[in-house]
Amino acid sequence: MLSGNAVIIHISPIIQQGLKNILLARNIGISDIMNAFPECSVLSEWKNMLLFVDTQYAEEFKKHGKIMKKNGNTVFGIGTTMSANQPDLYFDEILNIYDNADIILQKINDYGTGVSDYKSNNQLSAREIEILTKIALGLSNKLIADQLFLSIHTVITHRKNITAKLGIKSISGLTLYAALNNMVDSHS
Amino acid sequence: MLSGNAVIIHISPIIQQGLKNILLARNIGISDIMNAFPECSVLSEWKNMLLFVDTQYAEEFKKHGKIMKKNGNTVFGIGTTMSANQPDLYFDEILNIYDNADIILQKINDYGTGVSDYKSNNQLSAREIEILTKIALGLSNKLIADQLFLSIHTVITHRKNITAKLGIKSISGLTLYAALNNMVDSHS
DNA sequence: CGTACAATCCCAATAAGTAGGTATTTTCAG
DNA sequence: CTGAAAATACCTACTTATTGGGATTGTACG
Repeated sequence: MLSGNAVIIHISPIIQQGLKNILLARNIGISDIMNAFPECSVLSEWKNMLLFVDTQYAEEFKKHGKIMKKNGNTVFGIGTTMSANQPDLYFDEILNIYDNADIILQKINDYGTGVSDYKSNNQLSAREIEILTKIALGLSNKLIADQLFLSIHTVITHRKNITAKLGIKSISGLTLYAALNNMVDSHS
Repeated sequence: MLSGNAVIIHISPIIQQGLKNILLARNIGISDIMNAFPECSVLSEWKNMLLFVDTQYAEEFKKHGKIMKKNGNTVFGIGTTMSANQPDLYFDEILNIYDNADIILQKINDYGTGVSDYKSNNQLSAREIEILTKIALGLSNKLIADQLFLSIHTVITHRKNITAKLGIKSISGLTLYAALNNMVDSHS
């Protein structure tokens, strides 16, 4: 299930796509990806959205900041330097492209209260990771139980705990999460 | 392991994923994504590969550059500043993250003469691909039907055809297929 | 010693997907 | 124009997943 709406405003196609992948891995839906600021009429329509904006757009942002922060929107700046950028008047939080995925998602979670209940994957136990990899490989609960010599109930319980910890409900979301976190070898 | 002939060596997960998406869209397979330089023994095994390396790794690169350029490999530096980085002793070409996708792919094409399409041409229809992307996003048949103004039966029928054509039964398998073929896209 | 948590097991109800079909309309290349 | 493929819609029976409760061990930590 998609559990949120995000807009990416960044001129770099690499960062657009990279952020897209990371957000999609968490099943955070992306409403739009744009290279520059849209018209105010568009801005004012966003409600309860996650906005990801290049920190270098600070000047443009001054003109639109108030509108963007209206209606429950959360604005994340995307920094491209190693230097520690701090949240400021314009941005609720700064995402640095050198942050690892866990940190990025944690920052999003801190502000995206309506988005999901994210917890970093280091809170997954070894057994849960083991289960998750098998889910991502398309095995049914029954097969996982057989392979690990567990009852199917145990597998289901692990699964419930995994979805609770990650905030990812769908099989495809878990699969993407596992793939993007190198938990599963993918062969095309 | 992803199959293909490109390797991404970059600490930023956003850039890793973003470049991955752009390369996959170009049918360039990705063999590996890593955060730091591997052992020389690994480096020396690469042949006719496209290597994408953070320009900030220049120091490490000095030690490994010769090996990396051996065996027909092409080395692209990934720059993160607006300043115009030029190809140099270490890098055959500099990709700037602010380059648009066309320029990035043109630069790659100029050097990636040995690149071959790794992706099998899928025999899926446009509609089936549309359905598949939504499956990979974790949408239920019901939601897919609603979004595309179809009945749930039609979605199920498409789904059956997709699984028949690809020989992939599980949701996670379809998700990985969609991800590896760059079909996973933001919902609009 | 008590708390937290991982790992294990169980049940029942509901939701969702799969596996067999059949069948009409639309689109498009020959 | 015609046939093939695609897209659409429907059905039943069946399997699997999800949800929301329980519960019991064992172990690590202060």
